[in-house]
Amino acid sequence: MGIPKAVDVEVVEEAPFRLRVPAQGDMRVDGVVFTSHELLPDPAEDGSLQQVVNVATLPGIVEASYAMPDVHWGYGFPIGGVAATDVERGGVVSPGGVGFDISCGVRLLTADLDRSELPIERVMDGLDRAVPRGAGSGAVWQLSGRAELERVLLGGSRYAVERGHGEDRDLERCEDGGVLAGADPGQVSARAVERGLEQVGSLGSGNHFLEVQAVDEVLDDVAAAAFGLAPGQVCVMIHTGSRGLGHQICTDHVRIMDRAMRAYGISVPDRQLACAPVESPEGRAYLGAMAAAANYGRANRQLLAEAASDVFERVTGQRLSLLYDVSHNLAKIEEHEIGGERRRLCVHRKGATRALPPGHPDLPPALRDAGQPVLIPGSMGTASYVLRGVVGGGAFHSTCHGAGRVQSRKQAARAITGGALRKRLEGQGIAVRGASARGLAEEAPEAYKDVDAVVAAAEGAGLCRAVARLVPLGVVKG
DNA sequence: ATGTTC
Repeated sequence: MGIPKAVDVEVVEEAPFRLRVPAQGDMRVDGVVFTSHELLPDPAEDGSLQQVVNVATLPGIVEASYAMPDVHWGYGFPIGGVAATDVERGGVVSPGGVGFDISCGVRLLTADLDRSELPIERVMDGLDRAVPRGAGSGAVWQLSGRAELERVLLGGSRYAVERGHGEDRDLERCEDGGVLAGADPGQVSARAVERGLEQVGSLGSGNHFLEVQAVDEVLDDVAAAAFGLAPGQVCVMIHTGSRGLGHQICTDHVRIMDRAMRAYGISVPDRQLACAPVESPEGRAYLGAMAAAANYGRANRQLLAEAASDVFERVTGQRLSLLYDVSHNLAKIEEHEIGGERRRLCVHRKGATRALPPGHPDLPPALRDAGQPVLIPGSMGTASYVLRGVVGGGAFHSTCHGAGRVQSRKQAARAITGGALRKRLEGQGIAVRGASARGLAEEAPEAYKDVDAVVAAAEGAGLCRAVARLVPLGVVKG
C-alpha cells in the first residue's frame, strides 16, 4: 500500500470529538474527523488522515469528507470514511469508497434466555459443527449454477426466507427489508459468480465472527426495551459479508473505472480512488454489481442466523429472534438536504454504519420511536455495543462500525501466538471454537482501538447514543 | 476483507 505521505495538513479541534481539516489545494470540501487527538492514528504510520484529504478532491463531493472515530488506513478511502456526492452535479461513485468486502455487516439476534441458564459449552459445540467458516469452501447452501445464484443476487435475505430459511418478520428487521434495489446480475463477472457459488452461508475469516454474547449493561432504558434487550440476556452477533464474490466485484470494477476515468476528465490523487460519475455506464454498472453483492451478503447472514437458531432450538428449546441487520460497507443513493435543498446523493459508507434517527420513515413501526439499531462488533474478547441513531446526528446519518485496527495483521501475529491468546480468552471464561492459531493472533484485542473509547467518541460527537454493552461468552472464528 | 500475490 506504500508509505504514508508526510502529512502536512492543518487540523483544527473545533469541538470535542470534532477535528476539521480546512480545504486546501485540490480539496473541494473540508475534512471532518469525529475523534480526539488520542484516538487519531499516528500519521507517520497510518495514511488515513491523508486519505480523508484525498477523498475531499472527488468530483461532486458535498459537505465534507468525513471520518468516524474508528478511522484507519484502507484501500483509497479510509476505513471509517463517509463521503457523499451529488448525483445530478457530476457526483462520482468509487468502489474504494465501499471496500473489498461489499456489504460486510452485522446481524444481532436475541434469545429469551439469561446467561445463567445457558449451557454455553453445548451451544458452542453445536455452533462449531453448524457454522461453515475459514478461507476455503463449505457453506450452508450449495448452488446449482448461475441461474440459482442470480436469485440470491436479486432477492437477498428475502430469497433465503422464501426458501424456508427464516420468517417474514425477519425482513422487517433488515436494512431495506433485506433486499437492496437495483441489483444487476449482468454486471457480475463469470469469475465472481464462480467464487460465489460455494460460499452462500459461510462466515469467512479475518475479523468475521459469530459470537454468543450477554447484555452486560443497559445504557438507554427506553431504547433497550424497544429493542428487546435486558441485563444478562443472551444474544448472538454475526459479522460477515459477501465473501469472494464481493471481493471479485470490487476488483473487476476498480479496473474498469481506472481505465474509464480519463474519458470523463477525472483525475484523482491516488489510483485507488478510481471512480466514475454515478450517471455513467461505468457508475451504473458498479452500483448494479455492488447491489448484487449486497444482497449476497444479506442472504449469507440470513442463512447463518437460521443455522445458529437451529442450534439454539436443539440445545435450549428456544429459537433466536432477529433484532436488526445492517451493513457498514455500502454506497447508497439517498436524499439529504444540502444548502436548504433536497438533493439525491451517493453516500459511501466504508467501515461506517447508517444510523437513522427516531421517526425516520425508513424504519419499521416497531423501531420508529427508538431510532435505528446500530450494531458495533468489538474486537475478539472485548465488548460489543448496540447504539441507536439520533435526531440531528451528522455525516448523513452515520456513525462508527467497530473498534478499528491500530496494528497490521503482521504486527499482531508477531506480538502474540494464537495458543497464548486462546488460553487467555478461555481464562476469561470465553469459549473459543475452530479458529486457526494464526487467524486468532491476527485478531488479538491489542491490535485494535478500545471499543469503549470509540463508542464514547461517537456519542461525544453527537452521532449516536449507546443503548447496551454486550460481552462475549463464546466465539466462533474463521 | 480475499482461493491472504493475476
